[in-house]
This record gives sequence, C-alpha cells and structure tokens, in this order.
Amino acid sequence: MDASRAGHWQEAWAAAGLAHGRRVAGHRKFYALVAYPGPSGFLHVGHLRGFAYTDPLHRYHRMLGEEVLFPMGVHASGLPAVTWSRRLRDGDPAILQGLEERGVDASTRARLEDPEEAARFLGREYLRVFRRFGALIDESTFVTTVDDDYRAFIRWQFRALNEAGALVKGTHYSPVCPVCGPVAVDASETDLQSGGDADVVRFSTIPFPLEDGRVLLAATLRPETVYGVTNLWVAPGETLVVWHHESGNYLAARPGAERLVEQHGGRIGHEVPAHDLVGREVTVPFRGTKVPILETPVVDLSIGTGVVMSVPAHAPMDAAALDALPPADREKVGDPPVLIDVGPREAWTASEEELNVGEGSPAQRALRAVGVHDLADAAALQEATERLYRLEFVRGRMTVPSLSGVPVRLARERVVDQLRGEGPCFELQEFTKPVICRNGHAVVIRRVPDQWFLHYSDPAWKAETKSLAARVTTWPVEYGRELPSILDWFGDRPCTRRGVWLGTRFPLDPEWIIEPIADSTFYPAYFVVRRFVSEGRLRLEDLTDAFFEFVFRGREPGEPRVDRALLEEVRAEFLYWYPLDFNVGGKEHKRVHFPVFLYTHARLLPPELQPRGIYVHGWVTGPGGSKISKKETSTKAGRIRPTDQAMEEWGPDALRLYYVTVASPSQDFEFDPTGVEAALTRLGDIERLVREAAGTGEGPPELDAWLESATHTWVKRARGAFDATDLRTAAEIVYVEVPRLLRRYYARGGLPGHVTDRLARAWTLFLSPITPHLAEELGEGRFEGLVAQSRLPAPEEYRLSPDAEAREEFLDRVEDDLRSVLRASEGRGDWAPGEAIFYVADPWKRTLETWLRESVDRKETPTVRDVMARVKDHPELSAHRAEIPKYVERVGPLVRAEPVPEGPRIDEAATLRAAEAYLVRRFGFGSVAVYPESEAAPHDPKGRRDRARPGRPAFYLVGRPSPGP
RNA sequence: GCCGGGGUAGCCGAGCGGCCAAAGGCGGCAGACUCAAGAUCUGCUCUCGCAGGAGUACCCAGGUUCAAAUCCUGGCCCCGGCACCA
Repeated sequence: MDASRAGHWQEAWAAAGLAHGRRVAGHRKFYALVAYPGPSGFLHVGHLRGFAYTDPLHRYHRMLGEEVLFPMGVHASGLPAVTWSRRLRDGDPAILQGLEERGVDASTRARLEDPEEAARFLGREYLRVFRRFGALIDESTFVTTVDDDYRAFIRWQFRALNEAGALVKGTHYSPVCPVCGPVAVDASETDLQSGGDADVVRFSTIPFPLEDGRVLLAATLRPETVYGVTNLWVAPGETLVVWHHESGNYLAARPGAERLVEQHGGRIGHEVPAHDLVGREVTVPFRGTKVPILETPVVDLSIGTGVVMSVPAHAPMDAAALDALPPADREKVGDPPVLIDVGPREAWTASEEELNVGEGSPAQRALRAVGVHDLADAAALQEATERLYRLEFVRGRMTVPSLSGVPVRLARERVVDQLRGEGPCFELQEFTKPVICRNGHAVVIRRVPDQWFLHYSDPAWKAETKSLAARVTTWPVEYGRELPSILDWFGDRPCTRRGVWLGTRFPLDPEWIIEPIADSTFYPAYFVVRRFVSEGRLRLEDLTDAFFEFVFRGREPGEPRVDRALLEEVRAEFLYWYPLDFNVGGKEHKRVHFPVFLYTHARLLPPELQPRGIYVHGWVTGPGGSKISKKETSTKAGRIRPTDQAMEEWGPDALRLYYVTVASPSQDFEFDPTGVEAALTRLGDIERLVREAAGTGEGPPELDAWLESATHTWVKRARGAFDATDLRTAAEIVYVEVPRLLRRYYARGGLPGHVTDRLARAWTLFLSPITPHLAEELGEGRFEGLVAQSRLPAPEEYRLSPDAEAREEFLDRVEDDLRSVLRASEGRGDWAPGEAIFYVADPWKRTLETWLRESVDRKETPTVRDVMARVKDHPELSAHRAEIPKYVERVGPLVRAEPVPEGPRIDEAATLRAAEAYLVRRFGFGSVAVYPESEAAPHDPKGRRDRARPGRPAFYLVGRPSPGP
C-alpha cells in the first residue's frame, strides 16, 4: 500500500463521522481511553504505544456493532507546559525547528510563550499525531486541564470530595525550586533539568556540646552508632556557620545550615573557622564522655551538616580516616567500641561472609574485603560502607547494655526518640545528588505548613477502594495482585501547591493551586460533559456544582438554569458511557495515577458506575533499555523516530502491527526499526495474497472444503482472542497463521476462486482493527461502505468440514515424518528419493490403540498382559497375536504423550493417493504408491510396514542414484 | 530490607504440566530470481544419525509427576517500586 493513502482513509473515516461516539438505546457500548499525555514537547514513536492497543480495541468493538467512545485530552497542569514555553522563549533550537517543520508562523509562535496557549497548541498537535496514527478519537471530547470548563469541573470535584470528608490539613516537606516553586523529583524529569533519579535521604542530627555552650550538630544516617563515637570530624581549612534556632546556637557547614533553615526555620549567624575547633573536646550524648574534634579531608561540606561523628568500628570511612591521621592525633582516640553483632555465620550469604573474614573491627574487615588501601579511593570506600551498612541494618543486633539484643533498625528509632527526649533533634532531608529544575535552579526541600491533603489513609475510603480494586479487571493480571499492597501503603497526599504552576485554584482556599495528580483522577467522567460544551449546548455558567451533582450522581434538583430536558440528556449520556471499560496507561501510572483514579471513583460513584478495567503497558526504550522522554525526541536522531518521520517512513499500519506483536504489552522493549520494516514486509505479503485471492471459480472440492472449514476455525479463534483483549494472539492468527494457511492451500493445488475470495473478505475485515488503512485499501470495491464500519463475520458463515480438516492434518503429519527421514539422508550426495511407497495401518491396530488410550485415560500404564487378555473376546485381533506384544511395547509409551486423537476417521489410503501429485512436487519423488499394510508384502523389501500406525502410515523411500553435483 | 516482576537458542522476545528442540522477529546459511547487487520468494539454522531416531537443552541444585521451560523447595543474579512524577 502506498503510505500516502493513509491520509485518504483517515479523511474518509472523518467524513463518515466514525469517531463520533453516539448513544444508541439498546446498543452495547465500549468506553476506553488512554491516560492523557502532559504537554512537555513533541511526541516520538514511544508515545504511540498506548494508542496502538486502545484503538484496535475500539475498532474491534465497533465492528461488533457496539457504540464506542474514544476521548482525548491533555494534562496541562503543573510545570511541563510552563517549561516548554520558557524554552521556546529562550530560543531552544529543537523547539524552533519543530515549530518550523509544522509550519507555525511567527505570530502564533509568540502566542505560545503563554504556557496555557502552549498546552493547547501541543494538545492539538498530539491530536493531529494520533489521528495520523489512525486512532479514531472523538474530537468533541478534546479538553485541556486549563480550560475554564474543566476548571469548573475540578472545583466541583474538590468541593464534593471535601463534603465527603476526603480532605484534611497538615504539615509537609516538599521539593521546591526557590524561584519557580514546587517541583516533582522523579526519573521522568518532567519538571527537571537533572537529578530526577535523586533519592531523598533523612539524616538525624545529633548535638555535641562544647564547653562554651555552643553545639556542634553532626548529621548521621545511623544514629544508633552514637554509642561508638570516638571523635568528631570537620573539614580542614573550611568554615562553619552558627545556626540560631530558638534558644540554641548550633555549628554546621553553610549548605547544611541553609537546609535546616528551610526545614526548621531560624537563621544563620556568623562564621567560625573549623580550625579553631580542632583539638577541642565535645560531650557525647547519653555517655557524657568527652571526645576530640579532628580534621579529615573525607568530610564533604555539601553533605549533611559538614560535621561528622566518627564511629571507626562500624564506618569504614571513619576507620580509614583514623588510620591516615598523624600518630599524635591517632593516640588521642581510644579503641573504637564495637556495638553491633551480626549474628550466626550460618545465616550469611556468600557476599556477607566475604565481608566478615579476618580480624579487627567490622569496619576494618570491610575495608579489607573490598580492598581499600587509600583514603582517596572513594569508590571502594563507598562500596565498603554500603555493604557494611546493609549487613548491619539487615542482620545486626545491638550489644551496648542499654539496647542489648535490639535489632539495628529498631535501635535506630529508639535512639532518635531518646535524643528527642533530651533536647532538640532535627531531621535533615536532602537529595543524594544535586537536583536542578527545568529552569536551572537548585531544588531544595522545604517545610510547608497548613498543607491540604487528600485523606487516602482514611480506613473507610481505603476499604471502599480496595473493594473496587478487587472487582476491576487488570491487564496484566499481575498488576491486580500488586494493587492491594499499593493501596495499603497509600497515605495522605498533598493536593495543593503554590507557585507558577498551571492548574485550578483550590476552591476552599484560592491561594493554592490544585496539584497535578489530584486534578486528573475523575476526568473520564468529564469527557462526556465536554462534548456538550464543545458543541455549544452548555455554557460555562451552566457548569455549577448543582449541575455536576445531578449529572454524575443523580442528585436533585440539578442546575435550574439548564433546560430540564438537556439536563436529563447529559445525565443519560453519562449513564450510557459509564462505567469506563478501560483506562490504558504506561507502567509509570501503577503507583500514582491508577490508585488515585480508583480512590476518586470509589468515593464519588456507586459500585455499578465504577471502572471495570485497567490496562498497563510497558515502555518503549532506547538502546540499552533507557526510557526516552519527549525532550530527547529531536536530539536523538537515529533509532527513535519523531512520529511524523516514522509515519512517513513506514506508514501507521506497520507501526501499529509492530507494537501489537513485538512484545507482551506489559514488557518494555527497545524500539527497533528493523522490526517495523519486517512488519511492513509482512503487510506487503498480505496485501498481495488478498489481491491474488479474488476469483469466482472452483478449486478442488476437498481442498475448498478444507479451506472453508479452516476459515471457520480461525475466525472463531481470532474473535476469541479479541474478546479476551489478547491483541497479540489475535495478531498472530490474522497476520501469521492466515497467510500461512492460504499459501498452503495453493501449495496443495488450490486455486484462487470463490472460497479464497470469501476468505480474503473475512480476512480484510479482521485486518481492520490493527491495520485499518490496509484493510480499507483492500476492501475498496469489495464492500459497500467502509471496512471500519462493517461487521465482522461470524464463524458460522463458513461451513465446517471435519473430514477435510482431518485429511489435511493427516497429510501434515505424514510430511513431518517424511521430512525427518529426508533430513537424515541430506548429507548423502549419492542418494535421492525415487519412488515413495506408503503402508497404511490395518484396522486392528486402531482397535488396539483405542485400548491403549483407555488405559492411559484411567491413569494406568498399558501392559501386554492386559491387552492379550482382552484379545480373547475379539476374534478379529486373534490373527495378529504374534505382532501385538511388540506393538504394545513400542506404541504404549507413545500414546501417553500424544494428544487425544479427535476428529473423524478418514480413508488414509485414498487421501495419500489424492495427494500423489502434491507429494511428488513437494519432495521430488519419482512416483507414489499406497498399499494397505496387509497387502504390502511384495513391495516391502525393508520390512517397514510394521511401523504403520493409525494416522501415521509407514513408508519406504526407494533410493535412486542422485544426478550428482 | 519490604513489595512486585524476571533469568528461554547468536540477539530481541513468546510459551508457563504432555502435539516443546520451544511462536514471531533480527542475524546467519543454502537455493530460486538477477549480468551483478538489492529487494522478494523457498528451505535450513543445538549435536549426532544413510529411515521417521538418539543425546544434550529453557540461571544453578534438589524435589513432585508416568511426563517439567512450565509446579514445589533452596540458592545465585537482574529489573522496577518504596511516596508526592498523567
């Protein structure tokens, strides 16, 4: 098919209004959507994956005669569009090029510097791309989350949730860009320039008082090791600052002090050179002993507070730093106490064992195991630290008297509680690596008081949601198993933010903007209303709380301003499309979007209107399995194509087929252009086969009966696969098995005629869900209207012929046997098959096999003795008494592993004779002869006829001198 | 650590008790077509075998079963999530 024809068919579908979802009383409906994309850049082929599953499902249901609705919107909330428009303003070359390619003029471009306009523009752009991909999206549903009507809907949603007790207030720590406002730190780096893979670590601070009343504040991840402190570390030549907090004066490095101010308030005072502190002593909490302050270059000012408590027995870093000290300093530090025991050796894994060999403190052993020789060997030190921390966290128990036997993880909590009891103890949160926002500023973690939360920890709400989750069908099923535990740990989530974000003002406090995840949980319901808005039948001022309460929840009186008939029509429309059949999204939604989507539906709607299905797909990755983001689209030329380029190169159908067949939907896969090309080639084959199949004549009757019967079978299986939403199996049948079937029909001597024509007709229809453009191209002239709006055939339209199918299966088995013999003789240059003589099993063997089958079905092992006992009552077998034991011994074990024979009995000899010409052609035999086993003796020089079994004739291939090389 | 998913032929990736030496694709080999290349078509692609067979195989070690890539147990290793990112 000429790729340029795709656009032609897309226009034809549009002209026929195929995408427009209609409510037809008495008709079943199908309502599914793809979780809407965020407007963060231009799309690449990876973004099409969800549509490659969803659109075929819609098309399948349409071809069953159901009414379907496929909506789409854009999730403009948050920073993505803000960032994109800012980059545009700053002249980002990739964006400018993208706009130029799309023919955007200068005045439009200027308008896009407004983030909301940018979001709408990108949304339209996505719509164009999905349309070009062949997706039949109802464009009257198209909405962005920054449209005024959507905002009205969200305000209602939050008031409704509040009324339902779903909102609470509290305190919260959150990543914030000091300039741009709150950001999300995650691997997809939607809001970030870098650092999306950073973790948040939570240090505990431990106060070490100097004699003068000032306090050095050490930060640690292992507060329980305070019992093993031998000294404090500061960085040589650096400076600390005083952090004034309430009545305390704490010494810490500036970066840490700044974080403390963000998270706990207070202010930063004057500087104190670290050197002035070196050699002085501080008091260790709990123990009351004094330890010295020493210098080591290992201390990194940017981590924690820049003041480190030294625990040489358990921290490899400290042990190594201690060894590097001048002897005079070294002596000031006593022997480090060991605080933790890691239990019996038997429990260790090999790598744990390795960490524990030899003498010395745990830290010294770890240093040795990893091979750290030098304080400068940062990577090795890091490894030793991680391994030892892990081992002690998992297996360690405290040995200090006050915590004797307590597991490390519990001891950690107790020590922190104790510290709190004795005075101020601050938690200090920070990122494991620098996090830079989209606009280049360093992101910090800040305390947010009076934060609004969605009360997801509410036991009653959680229980309702879990009960919904148990009813929802998930693809893959594994996700359904995961859901309960995801919901279990789902706690309250902040749902409002401040900053330069796009979103809807929070109705209970307009100072705040609703957080992006929280405003996209119930939108499948809004699409239904949006159609009335975009058609001009509802105005913004009609969208009141009373209106939504009536439409979504049936609560009277409804909005009096809206005409009662219209009000009821919108309600009816909602009740028609709801519940949602599928929410389709990538695996990144498993822990955030899908759970909150369930939560919201569980709270706002009764069970019969709650969602029915969630479909999770994996990612399309770049080389090496990395996820690709939209911002990489234009920079990464090469394997990952921007959508338009891909569509020009291969057309939408090849891509669609590629996505459906390349891997299981839940798997990630690496995008591979050669795979798309293979799909394109396959479609070319199919196109040719369908065109060649046209005809009106008759083929050989047995073959025609077989092909028609086989068509019955594949139609049934294909429908079954689509019904089970198993697109992959459906595609395998339609795109692999059917062409193979047709080729075999021709190879067997069939000819294009009315049976192939009927097959091609059914085939064309079944090509439509996954490769709709090709289907239209092939259906042109063959069907009245568009293929996409035709009905799929039912299996019953094709007559079953069990006899014909059994004959072909029989022949297939014979060919397998012939091939395995011929393969063995392949290497022999001096031999080639001449005549093929077949020996068909005598009827008594069939009786015998029936008996063998019976004993296998009774879970018994067939024995010669049992069989011989039974022969007495069967005179027709007595004549073969001599052969029976050998046969039972040979065939008995085989029967068990074979499938239960089904289908009618056929005349094997006649079938072989009828296939003579085929066998001669296929295997190069000189001639073919067929004998019943009992008459074969004169023609059986090698004594092969004994091998004959029912359904598996014996044969002898008479050699002839090969023509030679 | 906890939760979830995995480890399948040269590679990607299906299969998840018996028609499994294991789909499909890529790569490789041979043949057809061609002046040739490419494209396309046909066949082959674990080892051995001059007869439909045998031997090894689906991370490792055990086990259940007449039968295990598939089920169970125990290892080893890998990936994702562990919170504010549709």
